[in-house]
Amino acid sequence: MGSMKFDEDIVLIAGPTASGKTALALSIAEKSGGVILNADSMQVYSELKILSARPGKEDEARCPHYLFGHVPVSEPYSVARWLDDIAPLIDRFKRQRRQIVVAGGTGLYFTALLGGLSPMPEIKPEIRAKWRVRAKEALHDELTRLDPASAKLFEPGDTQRIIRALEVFDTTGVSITEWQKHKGRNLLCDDDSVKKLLLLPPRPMLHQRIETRFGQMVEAGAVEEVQALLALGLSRDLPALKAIGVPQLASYLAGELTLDEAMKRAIAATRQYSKRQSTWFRNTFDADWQVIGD
RNA sequence: GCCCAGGUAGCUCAGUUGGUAGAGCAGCGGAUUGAAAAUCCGCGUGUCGGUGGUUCAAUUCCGCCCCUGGGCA
Repeated sequence: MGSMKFDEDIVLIAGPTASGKTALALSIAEKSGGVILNADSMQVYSELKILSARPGKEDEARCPHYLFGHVPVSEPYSVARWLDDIAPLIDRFKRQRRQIVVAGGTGLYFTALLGGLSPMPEIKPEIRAKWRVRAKEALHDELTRLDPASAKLFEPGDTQRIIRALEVFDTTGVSITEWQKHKGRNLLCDDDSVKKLLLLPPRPMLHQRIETRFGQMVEAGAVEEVQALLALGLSRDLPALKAIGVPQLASYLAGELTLDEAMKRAIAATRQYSKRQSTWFRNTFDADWQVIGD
């Protein structure tokens, strides 16, 4: 797998964490003189280098990388912003006839790339804040009152989706379910040649790699990375502060856990994450994706 | 060698006044439309350490044995 060559204009590489996407992307892009575009929601954050397993300097020297570490952790990033960021890049490199390799573990980003994200108006910060302040238990009832159609789709405990539905209805007066009926634009055109690769190594192998890798992250300075992150004094609700490893190592730094226990928990959280990723890929990706089992 | 406390799910433990047992964590399955490494939903059979006895019935009571801590020698 270390030396694969693909002639397609665009190669998509998806897979759970620690499945070998970075190495594969590098080998493909390097051979063709192409570029790598990041499709990972945490590798976009500049201060999250070790814990997000971002490609290093040596990797970046081998071929151009985009959308890595280009966002400060103080900003809440999102799929929509990622789409806005990647669209012009895809445009540009298509025109330059360079091979584009999109690699990452965020299933939703690939779904969005392929047209799965319905366009919706932006929500004003005041309205976002307004619903986030409310008592969580009351939100589902409130949504049932305002927008019963969408309320039926969400579990009462799923406050994140309920808040999103509330803000959309609040700013547009239209149910989010209506907005979702209009599909987004697929950034890959019919005349592009596209290769879709899905890396799915056996679970035990993945678990082994996850454990080993987290140990390496700590050796490489993950604790210091979290320390620096915390020193910024940002809200723990920001997406970057919720990256796997951050809360656990923060507990260690706060003296609430031993380093060993913190590492165990971070490793378990990574395993759980990789399972969620696999579930997404298995059940929402279509047959165009070529599965590589390792 | 003697005394005490334990041995129950992968782990930590609860419990059964005798009617074959349940929590947390882990694990597994699923959902997923601007926080997605997020958020949420579902799934609990395991020689109750072994063996003999009492009993209609033992994981529970009794005997012996094994193992793990701690104490005394």
